[in-house]
Amino acid sequence: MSGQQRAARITDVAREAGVSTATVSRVLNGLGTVDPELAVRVRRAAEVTRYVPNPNGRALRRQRADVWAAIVSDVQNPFFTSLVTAVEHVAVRSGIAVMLCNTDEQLDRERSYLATAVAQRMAGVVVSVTSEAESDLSALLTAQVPTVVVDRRVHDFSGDTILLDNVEAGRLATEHLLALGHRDIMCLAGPSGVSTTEDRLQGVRMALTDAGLSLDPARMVRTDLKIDDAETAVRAALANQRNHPDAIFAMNGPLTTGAYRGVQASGLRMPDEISLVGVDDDRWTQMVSPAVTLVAQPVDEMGTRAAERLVARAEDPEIEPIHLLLPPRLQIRGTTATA
Amino acid sequence: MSGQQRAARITDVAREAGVSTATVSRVLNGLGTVDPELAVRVRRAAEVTRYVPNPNGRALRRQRADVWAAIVSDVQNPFFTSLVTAVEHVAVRSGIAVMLCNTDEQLDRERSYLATAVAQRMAGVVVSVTSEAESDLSALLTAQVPTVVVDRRVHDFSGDTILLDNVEAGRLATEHLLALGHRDIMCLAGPSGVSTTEDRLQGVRMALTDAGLSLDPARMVRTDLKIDDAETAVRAALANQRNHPDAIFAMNGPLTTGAYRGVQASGLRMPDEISLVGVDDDRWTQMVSPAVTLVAQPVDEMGTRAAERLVARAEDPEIEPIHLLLPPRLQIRGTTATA
DNA sequence: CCAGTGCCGGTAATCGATTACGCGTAATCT
DNA sequence: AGATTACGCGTAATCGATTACCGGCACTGG
Repeated sequence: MSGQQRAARITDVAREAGVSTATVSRVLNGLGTVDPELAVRVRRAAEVTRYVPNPNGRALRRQRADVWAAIVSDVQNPFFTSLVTAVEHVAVRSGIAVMLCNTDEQLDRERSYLATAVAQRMAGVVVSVTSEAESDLSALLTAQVPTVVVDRRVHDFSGDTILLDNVEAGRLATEHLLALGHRDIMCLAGPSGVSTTEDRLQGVRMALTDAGLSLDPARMVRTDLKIDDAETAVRAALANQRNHPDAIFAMNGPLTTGAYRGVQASGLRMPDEISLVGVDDDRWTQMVSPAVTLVAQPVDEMGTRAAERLVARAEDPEIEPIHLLLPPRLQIRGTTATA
Repeated sequence: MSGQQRAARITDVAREAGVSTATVSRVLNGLGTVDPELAVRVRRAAEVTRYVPNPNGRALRRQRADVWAAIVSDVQNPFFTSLVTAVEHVAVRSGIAVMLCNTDEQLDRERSYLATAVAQRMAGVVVSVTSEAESDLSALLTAQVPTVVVDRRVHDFSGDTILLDNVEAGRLATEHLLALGHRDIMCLAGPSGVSTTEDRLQGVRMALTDAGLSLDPARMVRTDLKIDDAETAVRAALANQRNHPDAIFAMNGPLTTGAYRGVQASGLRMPDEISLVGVDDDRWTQMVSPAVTLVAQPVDEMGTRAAERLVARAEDPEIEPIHLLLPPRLQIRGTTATA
C-alpha cells in the first residue's frame, strides 16, 4: 500500500527542467518570452513529472478561479439539467469547470452559493434565482463576478439577462385555448415570487382581456413548483363533477407533469372532456397518450448564449450587458381540442 | 457604479477585533483555546466585515478543499440526477459543495475531471465510471482522495463500492418474463465496457440457463446508452412482422425510454403483442399507458450511502472499505402479460 | 570602444488562510 | 516560596502558483 506520492509542484518541474519556477509558469501559460529550447525542456519536464497546476494556488494568486457556478432551483427538473448541459458544453471548450449548485428553491441555500461564488472568485455565474424580490445578487456585482441571469428575472439587476418571453408564452397558450372555444380556463401557477409564472400569467390576462374576458380568481391556483403539489391541486379542482374547468394551463415543467397526472387520476378524458396546455418539452410529453400540447422553450439556446456571454465578458469586462427575450414556440399535440 | 469594495480578509477581521489572524482563525474554526471574550469580539468583527473565508487560501494551506466531485456519465439521465441530489443533501449538511462533473461517457473527459479532483485536493469523489476496463482511478488512490465507486464497477479498485445487485436485477426481469411464458426475449444492452448492463446480462443468462434455455445471439443487441439509439434498434428488431421477439428487456433508463418509443412506433400493442421490462423507475413510466414494468433501483439510498461513506472516511481515513450490493425490486405494471 | 537598448530569466513578493513554535502569565504542586 | 505545568495568544513559516522587478548579456549605434 502506502504510495503517498505527493503530486508534483511547479518547483519539481523547475528542478527537473533546470530552470526557475517563473520560467515554468511563463512557458505553461504562454506569457512573456522564453527561449524555445528552454520551453521544450519545461514541457518535457511537466510531462515527466505529470505536473498538474494546483488550482487553489493559482486561483489564490490570480484572484480568479477557472470555475463557473450554475445556480438552479431544482436539478431534477429536466429544464435545468438541459440548461446546465448547454452551459457545460461551452465551459469544457474553455477549460472551465462547472459547479452545479442546487438551491431547492430555498433562499438561504442560494445565498450560501452566491457567497461561495464570490469567495472563490469564480470566473462566472449563471443563475436562475429563487425569488424576484428577495434574491440578492449585489455581492456578485460589487465583487465584479461576471453574472448572467437566466430563466427568471430578479429586481435591481442590470447585467446580462436571458429569459424566455414569458408574457408571450402565456398569451400563446391562452389564445390557443380560446380559439378552441374554451372559456373556463384554470391556471396553475407557482409561488408569487417567481417571475416566470408571473409573466406567463400576465400573458394569460392579456389574451383574456383581448377576448373580452377576465381570469376567474377561483380558477387561479398557486402551488409550489412540485409535481405532487400540482397533482393534488388539479385533482381537487376536478373533483367537482358538475363545475370543473374545461381547460388547464400548467405554467412550468413540474406543474405540467403534476397536472397531467391529476387529470389522469380524475378520470376525465383528454382532450374530449378537458384540455391541457403545459410548458417545457420533455421527452415524456411525447410518449404519453394523448401527447401533451405545450409551450416549448429554446433551453439549449438559453444555456449556450448565457455561457458565451461569460466567455465574452472574461475577455472584456466592459461590454454592454444584453437583455434577451427568447421566443416561445407553441407545440400543438393531443391534449387540446375544441370545447 | 464602481463599488470595487474588495472582500474582507482575515487580516481585516483581526484588525477590527484587535487580535492576530491566528486568533481569528482559531475562533472561527473552533480549534485551540481562546478567551471567550476575545471570541465574542472576533465573531462580531467577522459579522461587521461580512467576512467569508477565501476557500482557495484555506484549501491551499489545509491541502484539502471542502468540495466533493460527483462524476457521472449523463446529467440528463434522471437516475444520475437523483443520485447527485441524494449526495448533495448529505453534502449540504456537512458544509461541503458538490461539483457536478458530466463525462458524457467520454473517457478523456473523465480523466480530466479526475485530474482536477486530485489537483484540487477534493474532500471526496463519488464516481460512476465510463468504462470498467479503461477508467483509471489510481491517481485518486495515490493522492489519497476519499473515493466511492457507485453504480458501475471498475477494475483494480478495492475501495468503497456501492452497486446495485445487477446480476439479480437481470435475473428478476428474465424470470418474470419466463414465468409469463415468453421464450423469445430480446436483450437491449449498452456498450460492452459498462459493468451494469454486463452484469444484468449475466443475470439474464443464468435465468435462461436455469430454465433450460439460452440467449439467442441475434436477440442480443448493443447500442450506446442513448434514447434515440435504443429506439432505432428496437424499431429495426420489430420491423420484421413475421419474426419479432415476443418480449424485450431494456437494461437501463435511457434504453427503456428508447425501447418504449420503439415499440410505440412499431404499432405493436403492449402487453398483448409484446412485453417490455425496463430499468429505473422514472416518473414517466407511471404516466404512460400501459405503465412500464421494470426493475427499480434504490437510487436515493445509493447516493446517501456513498455520501455518508465520504463523511465517515473524512473522520477516519483508515476505515475498512465496504462493498455493498443493493437489492433491486421488480415493479410489475402494465407492459408485461402472458405470451 | 563605450553607452544604450532589449531580451531572458531568476529572485522574491504576493495572494489568504492555517498552524508550528515560543513567549509571557497564571495556576498548581512540592 | 520556588518550580512546574498549562493556557492563551502572537510571530512567522507555509501551502503552490503568478508576476513585478531587476541584473546580466548580446547587440547596436556613435
